[in-house]
Amino acid sequence: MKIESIIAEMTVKAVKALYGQDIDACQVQVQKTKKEFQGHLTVVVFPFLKMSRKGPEQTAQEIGGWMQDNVDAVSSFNVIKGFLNIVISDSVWIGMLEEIARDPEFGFTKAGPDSPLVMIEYSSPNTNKPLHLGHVRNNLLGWALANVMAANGNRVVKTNIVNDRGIHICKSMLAWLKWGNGATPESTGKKGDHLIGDYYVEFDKHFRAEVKSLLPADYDQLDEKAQEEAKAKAEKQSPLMQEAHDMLVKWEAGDPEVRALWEKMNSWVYAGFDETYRRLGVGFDKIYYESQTYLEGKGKVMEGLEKGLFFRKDDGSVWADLTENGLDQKLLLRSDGTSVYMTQDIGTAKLRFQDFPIDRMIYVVGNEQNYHFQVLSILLDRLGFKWGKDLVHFSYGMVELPEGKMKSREGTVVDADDLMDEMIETARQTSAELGKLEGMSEDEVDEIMRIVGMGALKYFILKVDARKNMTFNPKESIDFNGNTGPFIQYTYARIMSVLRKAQAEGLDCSAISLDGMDIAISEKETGLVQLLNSFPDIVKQAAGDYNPSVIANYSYDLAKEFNQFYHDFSIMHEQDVNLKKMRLVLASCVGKVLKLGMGLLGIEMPQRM
RNA sequence: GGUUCCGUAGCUCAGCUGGAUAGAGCAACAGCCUUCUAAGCUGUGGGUCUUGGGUUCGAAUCCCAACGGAAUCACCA
Repeated sequence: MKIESIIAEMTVKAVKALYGQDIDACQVQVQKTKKEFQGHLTVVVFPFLKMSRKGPEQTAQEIGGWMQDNVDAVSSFNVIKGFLNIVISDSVWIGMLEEIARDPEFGFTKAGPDSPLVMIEYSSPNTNKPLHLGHVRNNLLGWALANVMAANGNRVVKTNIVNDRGIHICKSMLAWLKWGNGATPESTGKKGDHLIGDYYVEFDKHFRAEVKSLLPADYDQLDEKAQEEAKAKAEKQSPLMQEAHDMLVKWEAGDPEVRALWEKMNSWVYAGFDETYRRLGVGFDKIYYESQTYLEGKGKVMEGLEKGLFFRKDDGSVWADLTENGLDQKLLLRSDGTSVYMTQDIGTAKLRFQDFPIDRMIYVVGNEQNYHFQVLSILLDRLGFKWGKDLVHFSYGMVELPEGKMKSREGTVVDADDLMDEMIETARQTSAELGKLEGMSEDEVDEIMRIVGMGALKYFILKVDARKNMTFNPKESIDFNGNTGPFIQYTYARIMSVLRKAQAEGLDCSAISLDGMDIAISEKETGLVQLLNSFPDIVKQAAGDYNPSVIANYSYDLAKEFNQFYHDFSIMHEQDVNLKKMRLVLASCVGKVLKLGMGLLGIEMPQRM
């Protein structure tokens, strides 16, 4: 039983014994004692004043006194205003540490065959350009969230819906045909996704020039509204755009030539994406392609139409009326019968439900689509998907530059591959300056730099609350000191170093038992055990709030706390053998929990750095 | 205009299921390596928690309003 619960229940008994009143344990507030006060746990006594009919100070004294006399775990107490600070006895902490040490997956709940099946959709790229920093945030969040759900006893299926068809793909294809001269990833030495991205940019360049040439001569004299109209007209007239549209029509008709080109170019992109995913350390259990799902939604919509859930307008278009939900009407099928974004998501949902008996669906998609998912939830619910109503839109904020949004036209988009290269390179430079690379083989250096560079990047992104927009300044490299991934990795590496030293002395940490050990331990040490002991709650909170950042912040707190301990106390030079053993176990538990926590975030830990 | 989200130190962020004197990191300054890795540790300065009301023993936290910022409200995806 948890120590907080014990104190809460004992408070109930104390109130009963002292004041003859019945209260419930959940009414008792037990919280961690603030740093500046003495004690481990604090009971807030304000709610009991009506029962004691005494002042807060006296009430706290009485409850504290009762506890000290009647509860073994309580060794002493002090009172400040209405706060009863309780000191828990050393033996409780030793016992707790022993328990933590024995559980290799401390804080995690295993999933069984009957556990809820949670599907998480994340990443979901377009196949016309390489991944950028926004995708990086999506991928890291999706991966971390999947780990967190799995650590809380859910069966998890990670999925990706690839947007592999549409006008944007045709633009790249067309530009490649016109100006590519048969370039391939092999002939250019370029990653396939970057190569295709270049032709997308190329299309845009030519297209804009064409539009400019089609604008009326007096364009600059027009007012804003007229300018917009003129521009829209020019864009419509553009032969390039018409060619792209023709290509899309051919694609939908299954034209063999267009399809062959499409498949060839997409395969280049996938090879590039796979490389990026591999370096990011993310993966999927099942990938869906929009080209295979986009027609599925139609059937579902027609089914809904027959059941009277939707309605048809005179022009033949199909709509959902959401006014009773406080929203507008929403288009589901165009008047020409083709599907829209929403229709496709319905189709994808249908396929997924055929493939898996999903209990809960989580979509990791940017907050610009909050409205879309609000509508999707209502529609899926109406269509009879049992998880539709409670679907989770894990809505995350944009990554912005100091000047504002990233814009591909202005070339300010931060490319995922470039960013990873830079991070690893910075890690290498930093390590070289600090003289950390001596005596390591080249392979070892490469591996550690990869772990540290990626750790810095991942932590930088995952430590902030996903809901919030975040700022990334490309001019300042991501830090390696302070509240960072490398700080935590460094703490871990130091712990590993100590454990290696112990091993060399014949002290195997996993073989040490603390049972029945009677030693006095410091506040710093009990504080660490207490912090370790809260890890399971943090893991639960991360899942309950869909918020991986609490894991990051906890890991930082734990590492910081350990570094202070490491600085103030010696482990290997401790003369008292029992104390030395206890500290070794403590260090190894901190290392374990740091590794587990960072592992949830997809951050690896180096044995040395 | 409707809806949703955000506003905490110069900067980047914690804290928000109501509790004690609002915390970290970066940046600045001052210290600590014959002792387990100094990517570390210690200290100094830095705040009308956007503003104004309300709820109560108690509000950065909950409610209302205003101000400021973001997203969205397409027969685009």
